[in-house]
Amino acid sequence: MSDVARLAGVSKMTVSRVLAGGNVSQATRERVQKVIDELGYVADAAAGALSSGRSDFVAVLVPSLASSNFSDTVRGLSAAIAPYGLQLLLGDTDYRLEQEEALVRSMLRYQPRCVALTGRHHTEATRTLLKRADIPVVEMWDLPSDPIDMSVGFSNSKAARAMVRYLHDKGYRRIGFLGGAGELDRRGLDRMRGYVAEVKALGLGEPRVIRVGESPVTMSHGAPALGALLETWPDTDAVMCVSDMSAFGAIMECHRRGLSVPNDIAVAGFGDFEVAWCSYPTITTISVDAYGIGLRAGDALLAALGAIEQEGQPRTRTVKIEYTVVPRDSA
Amino acid sequence: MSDVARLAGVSKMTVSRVLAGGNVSQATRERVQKVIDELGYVADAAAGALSSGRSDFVAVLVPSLASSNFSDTVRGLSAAIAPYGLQLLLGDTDYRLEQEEALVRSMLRYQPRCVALTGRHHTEATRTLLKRADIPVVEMWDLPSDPIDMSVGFSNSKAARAMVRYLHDKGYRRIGFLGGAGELDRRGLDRMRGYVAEVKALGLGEPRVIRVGESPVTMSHGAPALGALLETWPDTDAVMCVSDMSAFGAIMECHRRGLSVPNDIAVAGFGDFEVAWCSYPTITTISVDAYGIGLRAGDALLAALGAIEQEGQPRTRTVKIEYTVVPRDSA
DNA sequence: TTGAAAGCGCTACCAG
DNA sequence: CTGGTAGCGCTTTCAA
Repeated sequence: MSDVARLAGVSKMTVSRVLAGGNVSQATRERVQKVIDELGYVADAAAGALSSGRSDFVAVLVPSLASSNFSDTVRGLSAAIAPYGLQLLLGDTDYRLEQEEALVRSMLRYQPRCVALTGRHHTEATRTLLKRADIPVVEMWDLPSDPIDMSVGFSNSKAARAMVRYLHDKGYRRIGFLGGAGELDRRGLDRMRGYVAEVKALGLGEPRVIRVGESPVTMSHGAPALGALLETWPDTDAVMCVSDMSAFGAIMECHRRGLSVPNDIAVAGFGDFEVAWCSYPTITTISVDAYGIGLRAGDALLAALGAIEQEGQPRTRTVKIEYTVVPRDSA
Repeated sequence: MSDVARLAGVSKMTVSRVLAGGNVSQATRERVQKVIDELGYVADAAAGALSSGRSDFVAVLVPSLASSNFSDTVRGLSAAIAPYGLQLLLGDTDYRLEQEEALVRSMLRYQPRCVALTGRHHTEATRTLLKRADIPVVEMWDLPSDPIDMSVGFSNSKAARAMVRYLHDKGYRRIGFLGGAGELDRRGLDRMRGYVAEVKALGLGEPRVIRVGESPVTMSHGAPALGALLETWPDTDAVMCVSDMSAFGAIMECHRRGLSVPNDIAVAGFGDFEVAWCSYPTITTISVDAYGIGLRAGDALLAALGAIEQEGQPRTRTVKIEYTVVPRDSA
């Protein structure tokens, strides 16, 4: 920056102002910009952050980048913050809370302006770290009863119950559930609990739960899970799956077995992924606006940052995201 | 850090050494660590980077985070660098070179230690910026004839030719290609060119190319593309698709039309995504080790960083990644 | 093994 | 509208 200042015949401060878009006369601005371009000068963001006391980072933690769900949420978040010149600091927790804690710890070293993380379950240390950081925090994809700060999401358990009711309304009475075996996918567990609760509430007999494969469950788990379900409860007339991925795997297994969907057995998914409307038959599912969750989370964070600057503004604490049962051909 | 030093009765330097794992007596180390834990002190990485002159960042640019291809590559890269305490600075270019340029510009402000980006096509400004930054750079998923620095990938065009030969060997003679309409997915275009070249080389008549949907092509484009293909060339006996996603969409459309795959028409994909072995029928495809590309790219970057430290080491410039035709049921 | 001083490259603040 | 000064929180370097 000294070099630029010297060559342009101005002070470092003026160069800094040109870069930040401050009050500089048109003539000076052009002269400085010309030197910057010629030199290919790139300002050091670390020095800027240190000096100004605030970084451009927004820390974002998702369980997996591979899931279209979460990558859509990241895109939404990114779209919300991009106009403000903020940088995403993205971390993939691989569905593990200890990994989340490690990432939070490491990201906090960069003094992010705010943090977005997924779910309502975190280690105690994570909560402490975030509260002590004293920056806006938003939990996504869930509605925590005891939020760290803000939250943008929905009740996965209630959404699953809505699907059971839908199947019940369609006349199905022997409804099974396919989910993952592990404890990692908390939202998947919530969906399973919702299924169990609603099956009991409707008096549909003992819950028929099959848990195959380490969470999160993917396409490949759908086939063996369906097999296990039909072996244990051969008279099952409908099956809801923890996600569209496993629903798809189950449907392909039905093709293989010559079972007609939904005539021989109905199949429902969760998430409204692309596969749900591209597969044959199209998959009945719960639609959740993953991109919208990211967008709203970004808005909440930006509002909180703005509110902090203007002191004592009222802050949105919770944004409920709508979900809907999308009837298609599979159930 | 001053607070920690004062409370522990040592100098700031000693605290810094404890954090960095330097030479500190066991007793002192424990005392300092205790104060750090009590205070919940988190060192400022920006200040550290400024002072030491080097950051912990590895800048990574992919066309899309939603594609399992690229998220696997990111996971591989992440796995390679994690043991060295480096931080991923991740950017999604949305397949647009101008977006890539903007992200490179913005990430370079954080003085990353090295950069990984996707493909061999970049704006001139991107190339200049990266060369001027004078840090290790690796281009992934392609084999540039004029690399910026290093590269880890394969020839998408040759891979596509291999698939045409496979279909030819299986006896198919009227082979079509389904790809995207735009110019954005450069690797998709390379595959299409490879298809055209091999069809001509084998004397299979005029290429049968259908381009539907803005690139990158997804599941939903497969169905209309197959429709267009059969309308234009009704006697087509095999179709290869730019990716497994569109192959899947095409196969589902075959189900809808009552066409048997591969008896009425064979379908091949590209990428060996999960859907390729979970769908019915399973999809013949080209398998590429996406995770391995990330891993090898990370290794190359680390080696380059090491080589820089030890001066004049020979550096790996190009890593060729293997691909194989995986015969399954669809072709 | 520990400490003191200098300074990384930038921006806040105040003067002009 | 522009410039000078101070200092952000750490690490490097050298000395003890």
